[in-house]
Amino acid sequence: MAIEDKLVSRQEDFNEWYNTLVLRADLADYGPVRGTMIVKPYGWALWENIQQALDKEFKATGHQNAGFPMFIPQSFLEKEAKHVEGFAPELAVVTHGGGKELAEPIVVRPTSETVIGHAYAKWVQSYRDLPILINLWNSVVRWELRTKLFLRTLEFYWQEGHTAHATADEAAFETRQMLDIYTDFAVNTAAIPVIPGEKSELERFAGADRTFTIEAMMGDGKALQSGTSHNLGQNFAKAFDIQYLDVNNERQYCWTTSWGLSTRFVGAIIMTHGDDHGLVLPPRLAPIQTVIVPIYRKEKEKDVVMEATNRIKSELLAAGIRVHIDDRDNLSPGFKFNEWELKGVPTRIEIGPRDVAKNSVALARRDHPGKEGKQFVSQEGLTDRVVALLDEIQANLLAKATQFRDDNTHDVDNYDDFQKAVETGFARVWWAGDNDDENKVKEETKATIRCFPMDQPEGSGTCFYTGKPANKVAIFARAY
RNA sequence: CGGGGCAUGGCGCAGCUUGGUAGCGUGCUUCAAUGGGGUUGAAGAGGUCGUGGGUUCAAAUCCCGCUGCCCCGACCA
Repeated sequence: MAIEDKLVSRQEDFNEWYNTLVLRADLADYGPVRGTMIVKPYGWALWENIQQALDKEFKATGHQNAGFPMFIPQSFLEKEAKHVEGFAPELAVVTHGGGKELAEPIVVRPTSETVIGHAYAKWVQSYRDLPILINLWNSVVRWELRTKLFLRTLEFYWQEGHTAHATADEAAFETRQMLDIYTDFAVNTAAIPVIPGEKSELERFAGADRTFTIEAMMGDGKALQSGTSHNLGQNFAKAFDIQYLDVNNERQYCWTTSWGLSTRFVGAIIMTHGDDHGLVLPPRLAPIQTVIVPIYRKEKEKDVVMEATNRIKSELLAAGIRVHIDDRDNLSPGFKFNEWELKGVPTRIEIGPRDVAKNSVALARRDHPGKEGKQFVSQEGLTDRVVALLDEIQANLLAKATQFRDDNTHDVDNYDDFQKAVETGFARVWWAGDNDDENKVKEETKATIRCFPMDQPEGSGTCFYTGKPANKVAIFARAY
C-alpha cells in the first residue's frame, strides 16, 4: 500500500485522523443523503456488542423492549412547550403520503417522548399499572447542520428508555439507576473513564426537569457526552395527560423518565483508545478478539499450518473467545498484520512452519502496536494465556485513558488558568454563575459546563469567573 | 444562512494558465513467483471529465447558469 494511504497522525490532525480511520477501518461510510451514515458490518458488529451489554443490564433491572412508530403527528411535538422549542429546528417533516398531500404533517421522530406519552396515557389507569419500564432500540432523525460519522449524523441508531412512575422518588431513583448503568458500562466494558454528573440548565434536555450525563474525554482533550438520563418530572405527564388513580381513589399525574445511548458511543471508543496505527477496541466489545494469521510458503506447508491453526481456533472458541482466521491467499502476512491493527483487534496469533516445528506461535497485543508487543509463546496453555492477555489489555486501556484524562484535567481558580486548561482538556472549577455567565464563558473560550459531577467535594469555594461564593464544582470543556 | 474550497475510472489525484487522441498512483481481474511487518513481475478490465447552456472547425480546459459535497461559524447526542 502506498505511503499516502497511511493514517494521518492522531496528534497532527485529530479530526482528519478520525475521519480517515472510520473509513479505512471499514466501520461506516457516508450515505447518499448529506449527513447520513451507512454502518458497515464491522461497525455494526461493534454496535451489537454494545447493545448486548446494555440490554442485559436493562433486562436485569426489569425493563422490556418494545417497538414504536417512527412517524409522529406534528401536533404531538407541540404539546410540550420546551420540547417543541428544542426540537423544531431540526425536524424532518413528511408532507406527502400515498401521492397526496397530508392533512397534518408528520414528523420523523427526533426522539420518542411524545408518542410514548400518547401511549402511556392510554395504558395507565391505576397505580397498579405502574411502573412502566420500556426500552426502544431504534433510529431517530435530527436535521443537524453539520455532521460527522458516528458523532452527529442525520439519522442515528440508539436505545431510548421511557419509564412512568407513581412517585417523584421512584422517577428520581430510575434516572439515577440508569446513569449508574451507563457509567458502569462505559468504565468496565468500554474502558472509557467517564464522569457522571448533572447538566446545567442551558444544556438540559428540552422538556426535562433534570438531565444527567456521562462525559468522556477524547484524545484531543475535548469532551463527548456519551449517554444521558433525564428526569422528566411531570412535564410530559401533564402534556399528554398520563394520570392514574392512587390507593385513595385520587387522580395523580405520573412521573416519567427517559434515557439514551447512541452509536455516538462508537465514536467515543475510537477517539478514546485509537492511536496512529488505527482503532484499538476494548476486548469486551471487540467483534473479533483474536485474529489468527496463518503463514505458509508452499502447498506442502499449508496443510500442517492450517491443521495447527484450526486446532488453536477450536480451543479458543471453546473458551468463548471471538476468533477469526485470516486465510486470504492474495495478501502478504505483513499486510494482514497492519490491517488487523487498523481494525483494532486486541490480540493476534501468527502461526507459520517454524511455529509448527517448535510448537509455538507469535502472540501480539494491540495496545503495544508493531513488533514490540509480539512474543513467541508455546502452543501449550495458549488459550489461558490469550484469556489473561485480553483481560490485561482491557485493564490497560482503562488505565491509560484514565491517566490521560487526569493529566488533562486541571483544578483552576482563576480565569487565566481556566483558559489554558480548556485548551487541552477539562477545567474543574467552583461555579456560581447564571446562564448569562455561562454563555459569556462559552463565547470567550468555546468551553461549556459539561456537568456538575455526582462526586462533589466537601466544602465550598469561590467561583473563578464571577468571584461569588460557590458550593458546586463544575467540569468545563470544549465539546463535540 | 455567512466565509473558504472542491467536483476527472472504485478511492486519491494530475491535466485547465496557453483549447487539439483521457493521464498517474492505488485498488480490481487473471497467471506465475513470493509469503515471519504494508511482496514482485507480466497481461487485462474500468471514465457521458457533476449538470444545463454558450463561444469555437474543435472544450476536461474559455464564458454564463444550476446542482452536489467538504472545511470554518451559528444548531446539536
